[in-house]
Amino acid sequence: MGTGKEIIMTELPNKSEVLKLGNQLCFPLYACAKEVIKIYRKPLEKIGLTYTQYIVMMVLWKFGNMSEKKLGEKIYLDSGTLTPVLKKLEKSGFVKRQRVAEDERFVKIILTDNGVKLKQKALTVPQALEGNIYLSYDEMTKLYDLLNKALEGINKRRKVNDESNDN
Amino acid sequence: MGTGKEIIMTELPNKSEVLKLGNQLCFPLYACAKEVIKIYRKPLEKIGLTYTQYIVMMVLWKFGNMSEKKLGEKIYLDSGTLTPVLKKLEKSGFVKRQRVAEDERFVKIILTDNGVKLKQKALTVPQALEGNIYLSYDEMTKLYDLLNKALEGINKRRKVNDESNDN
DNA sequence: TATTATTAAATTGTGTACAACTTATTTTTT
DNA sequence: AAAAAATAAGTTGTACACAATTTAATAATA
Repeated sequence: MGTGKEIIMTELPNKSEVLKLGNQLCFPLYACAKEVIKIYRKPLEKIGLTYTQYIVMMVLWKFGNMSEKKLGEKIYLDSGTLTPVLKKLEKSGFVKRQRVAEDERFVKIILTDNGVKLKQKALTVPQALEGNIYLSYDEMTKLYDLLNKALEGINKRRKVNDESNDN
Repeated sequence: MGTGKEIIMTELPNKSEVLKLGNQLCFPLYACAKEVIKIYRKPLEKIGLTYTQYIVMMVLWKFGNMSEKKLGEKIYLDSGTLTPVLKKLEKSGFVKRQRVAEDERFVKIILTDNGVKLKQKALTVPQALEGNIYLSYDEMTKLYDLLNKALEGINKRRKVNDESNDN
């Protein structure tokens, strides 16, 4: 919590130690995520996006149009959060929301021309990180891998058929 | 986003590469923090806390009573978020909020007897992580260190006189 | 085929999270 | 000491985040 950064182990950790460390991990994870989002806020505001909207747009730019359901699986958000976010993106003119004819339960999220164009403008957003990241490239890579491994673990039971069936 | 986990570098990364990786880092950080908080939700509910309230209580248990200001610095929250959280903790009977006589601007947050007792009950909370963490102890340590280093970097300009002057 | 179960979105209610602003109190300047 | 600046909480408004429920459509089954 805040300080007490050094952890030194000379013996094999038992289950209790592991859980304790896991618990200690929660705070910097929570705080770090929050602070990074804060860094992004201003540059994103300039191009008319919130952080969550930015995440949505990044997925659409990378993987193309998809259903709200699929989108939610990719970014770990349920319809309770996603529906209002998508409605705002629609109001901003970056996406269209369209019921799927073959199965009216699904809503397909479609990038508009403006939504596609926004990708270029968004290229400048990561510059906000400059002067705020004090990790080396190797450290960033390591952090990236560890976070993804942790995420994978959390989703062991959550079957996300990742690339397949593009609803 | 979601996949594309492998990053392989054979040459020295330029600034653009670093920013790009930094940007890629944002999503797993955001998603991982969210998922971990989700894991904690149920066990915390049993002892009558939300995640943010748990963070507050952990700081108070570890460092003792302190002003709202000090608390906010430690957990990266401003009064806009913290004041309502603390009012709820007060209503739940875990803390008292008391103006400081010497400087009426400050509010001191004080653990009640029930607030102190809650620490014992909270010991079972980390067990929620069992079966959800798929990182080795070494990996967790590494992740912990990297997150704290990143946090330190973000706060280079944010002077938190961490342990000192206990307001 | 009629009934039941499942599913994707949408809705509702609670709880953060934060920028911008207000209020009350203390410090600093003049 | 009076005026101005600074500071800690509190307030307001917007935007998630999520559990629980509802609605509408499709699939499964008796």
